[in-house]
Amino acid sequence: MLSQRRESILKGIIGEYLATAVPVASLTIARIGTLGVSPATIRNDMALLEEEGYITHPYTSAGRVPSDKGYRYYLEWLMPLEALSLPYRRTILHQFHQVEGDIDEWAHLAATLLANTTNNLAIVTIPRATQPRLRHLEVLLIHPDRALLVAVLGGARVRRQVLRLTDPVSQDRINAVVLLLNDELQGLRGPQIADKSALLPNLERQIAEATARILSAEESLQLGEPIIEGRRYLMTQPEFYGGARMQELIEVLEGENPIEAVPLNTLEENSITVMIGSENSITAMQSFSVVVARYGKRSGLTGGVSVIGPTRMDYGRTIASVKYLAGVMGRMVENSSD
Amino acid sequence: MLSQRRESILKGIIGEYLATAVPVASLTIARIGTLGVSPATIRNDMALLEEEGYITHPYTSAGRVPSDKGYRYYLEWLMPLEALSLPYRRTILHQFHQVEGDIDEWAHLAATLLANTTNNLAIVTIPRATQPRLRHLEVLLIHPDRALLVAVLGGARVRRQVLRLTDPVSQDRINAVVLLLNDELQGLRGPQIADKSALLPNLERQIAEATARILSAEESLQLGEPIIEGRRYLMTQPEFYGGARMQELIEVLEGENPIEAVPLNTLEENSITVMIGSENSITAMQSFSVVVARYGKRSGLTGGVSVIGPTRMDYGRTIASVKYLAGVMGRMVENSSD
DNA sequence: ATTAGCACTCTCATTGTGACAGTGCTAACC
DNA sequence: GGTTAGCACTGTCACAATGAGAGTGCTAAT
Repeated sequence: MLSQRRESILKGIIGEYLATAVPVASLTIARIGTLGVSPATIRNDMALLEEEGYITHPYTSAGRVPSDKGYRYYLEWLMPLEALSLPYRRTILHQFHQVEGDIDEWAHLAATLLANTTNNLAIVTIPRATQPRLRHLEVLLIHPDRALLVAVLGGARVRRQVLRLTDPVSQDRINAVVLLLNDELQGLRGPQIADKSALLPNLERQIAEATARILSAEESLQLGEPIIEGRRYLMTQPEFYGGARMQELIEVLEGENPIEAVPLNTLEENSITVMIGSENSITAMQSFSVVVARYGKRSGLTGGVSVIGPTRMDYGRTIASVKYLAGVMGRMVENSSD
Repeated sequence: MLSQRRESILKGIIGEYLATAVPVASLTIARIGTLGVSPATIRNDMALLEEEGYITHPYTSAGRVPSDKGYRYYLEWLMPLEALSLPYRRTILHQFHQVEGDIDEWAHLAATLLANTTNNLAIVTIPRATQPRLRHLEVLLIHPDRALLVAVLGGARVRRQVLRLTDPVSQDRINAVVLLLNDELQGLRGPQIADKSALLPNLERQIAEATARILSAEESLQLGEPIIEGRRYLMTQPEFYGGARMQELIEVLEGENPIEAVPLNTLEENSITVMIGSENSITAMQSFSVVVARYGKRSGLTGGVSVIGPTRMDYGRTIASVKYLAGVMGRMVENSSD
């Protein structure tokens, strides 16, 4: 627990540093005027704050810079709660209702809005049911031995796949088979479909097996393909500008599983989590902070909304934005789920 | 037309510069040994090449660097034709056949492969029929007044949209309506469906109108959402590493219409085009080169395969890769089109 | 036309310098 | 005891000077 004045000093340092990105001097804090003490006194307190790890200075005679621990303290105790302005929330909602699309498009919109309001990189993942069920099956012949299989799953998700048939068939035959299969398989999950398919005749089996594969693939993904927006903001951050830390992060974001940059799995739904710098578990993220929220019901459809930026980010605004957009996404999903 | 020797010198400079990224000196060229003349002679020729604009040097006493014009000459006259090795082509084909997916997945695969073999950024666009037709329509009720509309278009494309109905209906009623609509609308294009819809009763009209909108939206997009892979390679290029040129490009690639970085519209199908540095029309690309090919038939499904890198790129390998993958994509599309 | 020779030019890394910013400490003060 | 003025101290930063090195451009000889 810090004394009243030291808290003010820490708050001042962080406020100033967020605004200017320049180490802040004791004189600067004194000039803010709310403390009524001299720079020397502030220096004494700064020395103490530094001893306890809330701030550092890059070299002997530079101003002070908040440490990860300092940001954490600020977040926990000092930061004023912030909310997006009503008109701005209205604009956002309006845009969501404009888009007559599906979950994918909403997620794109959310990511874009988030990136632009926070001036940082935003990642939104599309919700997936942990146990997707088949809602409807459709098969269209492309060539005599090649068919397009369209599977509609719970939660307005549509998956398609080109299927190679061992023997040529007609569309009529397909239609008959699919009609039956729909009766048989509707509402089932991947493994159940796989079980049933073993007993079916050749053509039916091929279709059912492919369907089962689609469902299993869906299930094995805990989270959908993440949508990343606002890479440019990350690149223009003066403190990274082409540095090695950024390279590392880009590599993760471009890699197999970009979402691992964000600790989504550990989250409760409807709560918001902030990881500051070294608090992040993966090394590529140690110089960045992430603000993340999970939306949707854990049992059903669940996805994540997150922002990645430098530790020197406007946490208030970012948290407000992430929270709000996670809420919006949650409601959108709720309304369209089955 | 350059003399034999000057061509050799230009070729030597480019070869050396591609390999090392360092301005190349007359001595270096002499040491290659194929010319049998002294560095002084080479210097004379270099002065001439420079006068004609094929090379420059950054300052008085640095080696020579190829100019855009120099690269162009190299490309046109000097570059040995290259093809991907047979085993490598086999690996690629194998991977395509492994992916039992649809066009989107092939495009992703193509972009990833291209980025990784050329060590540069790759953009692949998904083919779109300029005049898409409706193949099949499916409507599933989510809520009593909200339905998921799934439209299957020509070329294995599936589009979906959540549709708000003015009045609640049952799935049975929907099924009956959709059965009829499928008969009515199959094989038609957007405007034709729009025409028909005007005459239909309420529920039918809503569905048909939404379908027409989907088709029109599809048509208005000349090219699909581009798939971009390998951003990291661009960032690690030593000559740009956080520079302003790169920023500009990233901004274009992140913007509304990233594909405008690539001059796709002007291309013939099955031809390959290279734009070197200043030959590019948009300013953000002036320091980069792009190699691009169009695949598919212009009348039907058409998309693009392209690579963006520094002007100092391995044109031989890049062209070979782009050409090959455009060919593969073309065949994949052909096989799955209707 | 080619070449050896050499002066010349420009870069780059290193060092030095002074201005400057801001601290840390000490001693005085309330 | 907490606060403050004063001042030495420490580090950065921008700039200039220096010398080594690389490679050219020119000239005169072959």
